[in-house]
Amino acid sequence: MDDNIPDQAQAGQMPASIGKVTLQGLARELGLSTATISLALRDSPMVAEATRLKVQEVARARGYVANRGAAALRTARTNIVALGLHDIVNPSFTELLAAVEDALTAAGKTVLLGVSQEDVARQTRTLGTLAEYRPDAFLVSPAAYSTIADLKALASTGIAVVQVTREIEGSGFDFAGSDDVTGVALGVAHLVALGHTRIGMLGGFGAISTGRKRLAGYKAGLAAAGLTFDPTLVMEGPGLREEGRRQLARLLALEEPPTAAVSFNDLSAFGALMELQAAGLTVGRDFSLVGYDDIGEAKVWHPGLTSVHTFIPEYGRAAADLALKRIADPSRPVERVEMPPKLVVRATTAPPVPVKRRPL
Amino acid sequence: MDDNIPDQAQAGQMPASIGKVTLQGLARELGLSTATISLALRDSPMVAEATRLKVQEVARARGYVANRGAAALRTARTNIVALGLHDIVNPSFTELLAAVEDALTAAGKTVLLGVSQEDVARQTRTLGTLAEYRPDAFLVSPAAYSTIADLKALASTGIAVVQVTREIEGSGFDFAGSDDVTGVALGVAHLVALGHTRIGMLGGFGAISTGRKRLAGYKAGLAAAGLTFDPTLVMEGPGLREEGRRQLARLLALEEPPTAAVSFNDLSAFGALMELQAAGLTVGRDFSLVGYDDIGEAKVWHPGLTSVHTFIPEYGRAAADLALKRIADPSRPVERVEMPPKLVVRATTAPPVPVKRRPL
DNA sequence: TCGTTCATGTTAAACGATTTAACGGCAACG
DNA sequence: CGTTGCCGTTAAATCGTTTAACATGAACGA
Repeated sequence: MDDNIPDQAQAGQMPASIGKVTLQGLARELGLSTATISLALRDSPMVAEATRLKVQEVARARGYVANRGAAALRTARTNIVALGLHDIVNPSFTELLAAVEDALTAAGKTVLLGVSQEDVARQTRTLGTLAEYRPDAFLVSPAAYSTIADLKALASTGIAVVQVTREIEGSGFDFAGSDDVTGVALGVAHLVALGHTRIGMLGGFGAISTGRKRLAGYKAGLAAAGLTFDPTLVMEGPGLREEGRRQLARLLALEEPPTAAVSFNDLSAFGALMELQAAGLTVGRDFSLVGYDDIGEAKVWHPGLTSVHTFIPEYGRAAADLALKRIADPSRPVERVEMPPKLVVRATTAPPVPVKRRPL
Repeated sequence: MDDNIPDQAQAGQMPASIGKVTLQGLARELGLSTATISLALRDSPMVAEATRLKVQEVARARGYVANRGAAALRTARTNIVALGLHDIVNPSFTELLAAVEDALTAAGKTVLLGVSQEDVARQTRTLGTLAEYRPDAFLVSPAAYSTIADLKALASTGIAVVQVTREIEGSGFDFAGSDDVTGVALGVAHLVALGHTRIGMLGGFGAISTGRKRLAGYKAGLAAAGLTFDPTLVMEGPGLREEGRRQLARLLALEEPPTAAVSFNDLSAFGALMELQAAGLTVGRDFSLVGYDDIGEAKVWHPGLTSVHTFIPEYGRAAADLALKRIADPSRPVERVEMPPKLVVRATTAPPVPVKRRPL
């Protein structure tokens, strides 16, 4: 075997032609046309077995690396999927990103990443730049306050658009996410079944679809149990640890604090757990808490967090599938995938303590 | 203003030419050559002010979106930076990814993402695919067991290669990360100063550079304090919450358990905190624990985790810078950026309890 | 023997941008 | 009035690949 892995130092002194192996180069060397080389490398039946093997062997030996940009120019297919996420540090989105990346690469697509950081202006810039690479599809979790027009602007270039996790209602694009209304209602029902009647919510934002749906789920859960909705028990803010901690502190400071709470996501719940501990309360006894999403971290906690499992990797894969299907057939009917969530009971929920916790 | 945001339903019935605005189209419409359009759009001084404005206006009106693939073919510069990470769910890598993405997009680059999932074979496939898009640079955190040859294979195509967080010693590529030997030693020194003499390590793996360096830092810290190294106090495994929890359980089960421990990363430490709590021990009193990296989550914990801050976003930006600099000048001398870490003392460390915790 | 078919290859034209030498027009200059 | 110089613009080549249309023989059936 010859050593075709040049050292960086060596590379500096080498003659000239490194990394410049093209179809034309191979064609010249083999005395064939570029067409034949191209077909041979892609295992076309139009080229004879012997030639194909020869071509592939020489290509490997010369270290040929196809130039997909050039190919894309000709075929109008890049095999790139642009991922526009509003955030990637939040673990639920990290899990989503991982699942989507996995599903897409398995299907031969490559991921071009853009992060909006929950800022519509930045999102516009970022998605615009991504569009210049002509991805076959956009997979988007829109930033808060995004409008239908923001997504339409993408689609106007003829690129497939799929929404994941979050959606812009009425935008008419494919969507994959969890059925949040049902999901949060599930958490409320669990608390109600344990005997809680005063249940708070560590909430998200009304500016994003998940915030609205999860709040709706909270209300639906209360209504189903015949409990009245008390707006003072609902906190609003970003679904972060710090915020969850603050929100729980505020709930506890109420004149008539709740005995339990559901939350917008697990991160809020983790923060709340910290606050409970800091306040000297024991979760699963003095206070009950239900998380949302059931990310990997939830079951590692002590005590284990009762949470609503939303199958993030599953709907991430579903979103990838939707994108692939729309690339294959741009005129297919719009499809929505809403995964039904499942309550996972662990140790942060228990019947309310009847007496002492009530100031009044 | 005219409404150039076509509805998806509308798009179906529209004549024909949507999203197909090219330089040539604009040229025809304006009665100019493509050369002029190209120059005008890039604000070249060679084109008259009036023409430039006219061109830019029409381009905007027609919704022109440049095709970077085509441009790249001509200029041999894609403005893509390929990011090859071994993992993206671990929050420390998430923080890194976020910082790198931010720095690169600020510099006009776009991120093409590949994840190896700590699997060399998958890494080879993934990086190979990324290479087909001809990124201007590769930013890589190599999977465990990667060899120099794995990176050299990339560089042989003439693409800049920069290592981040992890490195392959002797590979001769740029690197940005933290000075882990100093870092962990800092943690050990802190515990020693508090009076601990029996200090364990919740460890990583020897198959990755950070695992080796952090272990070396542990040993260096002990040596500096005149303490002897006891291999039974060192645990090995992936730096995950579950694993940290298991490792701490094993440490506690020793005949002569340590009174404190440093860890490979914060995740291990968080897991260990869970285990301590589950074991009925109070961290910061019965046991002292020092994390590593000081990710955002560390300060939200209750009690706050004492940890060694490694400036992940900073060295992420440094890595991005190294890539940009090497793109600009491929023959510049190899550069290594090793950020000095800083100990952040919070509430998980305290002097050892002198008596009862010793079985013997 | 003479079309036909078949198996393999080749030619040449895209794809959409960038780049550079050359060009036409015009004002100024001698 | 011819020449020079400048300015704005253009023609044409180029990047690396794919693909429709065409060429070349050999084999085959009649």
